[in-house]
Amino acid sequence: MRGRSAVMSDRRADRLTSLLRRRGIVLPSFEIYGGVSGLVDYGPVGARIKRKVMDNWIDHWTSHGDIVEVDSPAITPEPVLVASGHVGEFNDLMVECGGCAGAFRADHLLDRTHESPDSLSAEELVSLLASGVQCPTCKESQWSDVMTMDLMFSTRIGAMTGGRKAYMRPETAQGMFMLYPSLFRHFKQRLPFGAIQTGKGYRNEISPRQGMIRLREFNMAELEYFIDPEYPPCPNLDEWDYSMTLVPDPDGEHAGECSMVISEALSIGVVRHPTVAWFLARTMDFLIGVGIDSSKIRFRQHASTEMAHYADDCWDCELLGEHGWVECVGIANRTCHDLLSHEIHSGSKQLRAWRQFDEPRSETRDVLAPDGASIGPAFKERAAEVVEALQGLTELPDDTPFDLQLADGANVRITDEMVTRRTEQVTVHGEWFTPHVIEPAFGIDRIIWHILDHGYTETEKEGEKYSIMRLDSAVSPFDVAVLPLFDKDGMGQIASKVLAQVNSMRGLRGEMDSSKSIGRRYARMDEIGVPWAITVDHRTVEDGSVTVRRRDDQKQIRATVDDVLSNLASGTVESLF
RNA sequence: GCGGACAUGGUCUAGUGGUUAUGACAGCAGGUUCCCAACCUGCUAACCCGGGUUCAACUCCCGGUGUCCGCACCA
Repeated sequence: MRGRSAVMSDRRADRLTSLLRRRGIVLPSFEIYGGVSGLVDYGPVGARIKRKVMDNWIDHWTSHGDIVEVDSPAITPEPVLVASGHVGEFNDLMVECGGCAGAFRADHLLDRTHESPDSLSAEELVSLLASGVQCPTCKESQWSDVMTMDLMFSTRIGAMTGGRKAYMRPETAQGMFMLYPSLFRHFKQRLPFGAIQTGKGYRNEISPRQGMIRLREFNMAELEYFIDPEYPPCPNLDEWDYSMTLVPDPDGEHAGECSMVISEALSIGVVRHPTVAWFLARTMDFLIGVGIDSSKIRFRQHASTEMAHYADDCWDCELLGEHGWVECVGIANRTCHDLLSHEIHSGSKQLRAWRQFDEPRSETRDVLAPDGASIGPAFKERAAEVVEALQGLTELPDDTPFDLQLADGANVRITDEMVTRRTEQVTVHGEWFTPHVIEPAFGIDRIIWHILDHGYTETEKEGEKYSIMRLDSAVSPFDVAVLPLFDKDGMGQIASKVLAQVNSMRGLRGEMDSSKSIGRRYARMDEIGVPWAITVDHRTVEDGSVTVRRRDDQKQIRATVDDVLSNLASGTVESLF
């Protein structure tokens, strides 16, 4: 009978995409102006799902106790992204082939002929290419000049000419590094601690494809966990007793997919870092909690060759869906790279942590104690700089006189009467160091796609195609549908009252539908993933009982409104069946 | 970014140099039914954008945008 035409497409991905549009879950943006590739809208239903995924994510991490949420701007001044390595990193040098007009990354073309082509300058690339490198497509060898492909959206801060160059952030992480000093104070100057941030990130992709998988503006959720590398925190991993699918470094000794509990993976060295191991497990928890099919989750360790510029050990969490295995979470040990780089570029001394020694250490060291009476008159206004340079010497010269280099590079001559050589006894209670950071970075849009993909179920009902979105109640757009069997005999009014009760309960949202036949309304709710439907019928008018329908098997039970509501509030509706 | 294909209501689609532009599903109103997309009647609703050719363009041509496929790219 009803040939639902979206269902007639021979590709499941197309039918799913159709449903997402039709039901206001995810749609192309700016469509009445022709649309923009790589930008999507979450519609009235999708925005609810996204909100719940985000809330789940925030709860998941902040419940831990030493992780707090922060929020920083998307507009980021250029120097921040120079320090982080993004300016340049996201400016890949491209060349075009004069034969076939194909575009290529210049360094990739030289992979075979040069050991580290990504370190070459533009000029070097051009001359090496000109020495006879062939186009992989057409075998010609007529290369254009190299040009940069700017993968960040650039802007300026300030409306008038001038102003500071800035970019839309390609990740939220840098905002958290900027807040490190504040976090350090908040946590009473004691590691470990972490900060999370959710928000938009921006990358001007060359050619976004695959719908929600590669977006130009995307929702990220990132965690920066700051640790003392000498005392990496590691909660008891025995708590996680389920196996995880791991794909270790293909160049390492554990190459090849395997499945094991996380504590074993750490003890045999598949996972190298205890804190990273813990994050792998916690990431798994989160994904399962929002309804990702655990058999479609795997963790893939980056080969040393594909490791990002900052990473020491890096795992991708990949999810299996209509687009194959897709990287949805990256868990990287970024070591001290970011904080150290910001310290160097900004000159800030606030990006460190204090490591108290268990026992104070007594150290003896030779110093050249400056004699102010000689240095002052000799160097006048520069005397202070000279004293500082003397105190900063790590290796003392054997003899006087000697040349001393000041901070600005100037040299001064230090003579015997200016300094006294002596041995000092000092007690050291601890030391400053740059914390390491472990970063789990979640691509929320990709995760939502997989939640929808894994939940989308095509079944048959009385010989007809029937689709159900089996969303976990943690992420369903509405917690319950309230349906008057008929909008008469007071059923409509009772339903409105029940809905108001639902909506007045913290964290719960219901949706009422009184349009068309009851079966059709159940079908609509099934398609957007509402797990429960309360139906107000004739008996409700008499005794206040309602029926509760379970989405996943269409089973129904009867209970009092109060029972249903209290079970909804406590997430125990299942117990009624 | 390159090459190819495609672009018609919310969704899936038929079709034409001059049409009142198909049909299905969804949606709305009424009737009917009285717990799973039922049925009946009626209704709403579309030719991606910009140029060109032509008396006349949704239709042909060019450009753009978007989608899909292949190549490249994917920090």
